[in-house]
Amino acid sequence: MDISKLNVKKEVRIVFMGTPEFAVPVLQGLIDHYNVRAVVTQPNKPVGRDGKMLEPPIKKLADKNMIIVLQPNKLKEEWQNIIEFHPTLIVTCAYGQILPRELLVYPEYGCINVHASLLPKLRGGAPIHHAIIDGHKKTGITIMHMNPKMDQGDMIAQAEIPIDDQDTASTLHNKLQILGRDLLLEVLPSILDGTAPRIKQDEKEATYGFNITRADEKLDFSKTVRHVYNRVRGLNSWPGAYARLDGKIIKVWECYMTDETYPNLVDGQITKLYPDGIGVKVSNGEIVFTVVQPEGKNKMKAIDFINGFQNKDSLMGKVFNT
RNA sequence: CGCGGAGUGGAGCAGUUUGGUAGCUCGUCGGGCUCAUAACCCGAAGGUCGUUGGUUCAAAUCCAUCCUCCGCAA
Repeated sequence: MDISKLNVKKEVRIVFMGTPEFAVPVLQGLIDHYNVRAVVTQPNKPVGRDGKMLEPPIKKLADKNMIIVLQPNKLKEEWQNIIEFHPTLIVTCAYGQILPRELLVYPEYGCINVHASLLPKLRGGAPIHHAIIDGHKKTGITIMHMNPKMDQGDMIAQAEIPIDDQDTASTLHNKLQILGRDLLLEVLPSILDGTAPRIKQDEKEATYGFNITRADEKLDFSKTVRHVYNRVRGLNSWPGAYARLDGKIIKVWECYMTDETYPNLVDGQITKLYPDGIGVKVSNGEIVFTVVQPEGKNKMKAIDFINGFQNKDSLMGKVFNT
């Protein structure tokens, strides 16, 4: 820690806005090095079957550090409460609401966002999932100025990481949240002293990765093995990809590809039972499910799923569909 | 009171409708066969059937209660 940073800590009043687990290391990094005056996060929401009210992870971290937390239902109507903290910098990371113009123009150093993709690729709410589902070989973090349009502001800095073939949305998420924290802390000094660049996004290159819908979770066995494989790992460990067997939902949590081909079988048909899983015919090959979850049940190894059948041969010939 | 599924040896399940000796596929341990194996053969250990109460000569099974887990919907 050098003296210049200590000076910075005195003069910057940061309001942080974020909600999910992804934003936690980012906020922690800010707390460690800067003066975070207030934290804004989404209201507690009823979750699950019991409708329990759950606090966003960011609220827990803020509480632990005794930082004031605001949870406006509609930022559009309650932005004044944030102005009262007189932020000189607003940092957002996966907050979940659009910032009204009044907030965007208020802070002296602006409103900057930590986004989990290499913009202009994968704008939107689920860039990590889509990076894997779409088969990208790399992704990263973009630190950017915010404007009224989602993820379209001028860029300040980027850091990229390769997407490993074994990566899941979960492992990639964990890598990116650390990368996001580190890149933010790295570029903040330049933002505060005015030397940070403003790079326009190339609209022609823009792609989107919107929030995952139910339709995104379906496995399509008429696509390629690579497509199916990417979808399974791109939706692990949340919310999970699924297919149906005998009309019942089976989530597929883990799988691998083989070199086998079965030109005479129907897409989605069970090819054979492996010692570690269930082989399924896909348009141009075969996928072996190794970890599955039938509806109403817990996640289990595919081999356990098979063992539950009194007559394993009855599985042969069955077809996974959607 | 949103809809639904489920709690049975270490794992996944059957058995519950029609109460009457705890079963299947695996795993584990021991032994055998084999150059060898995720193969095969023989044997063994391991379960107060989620909780509490009720009905009954008798409850995994019927009734009530509570707890826990999960899929869907929001």
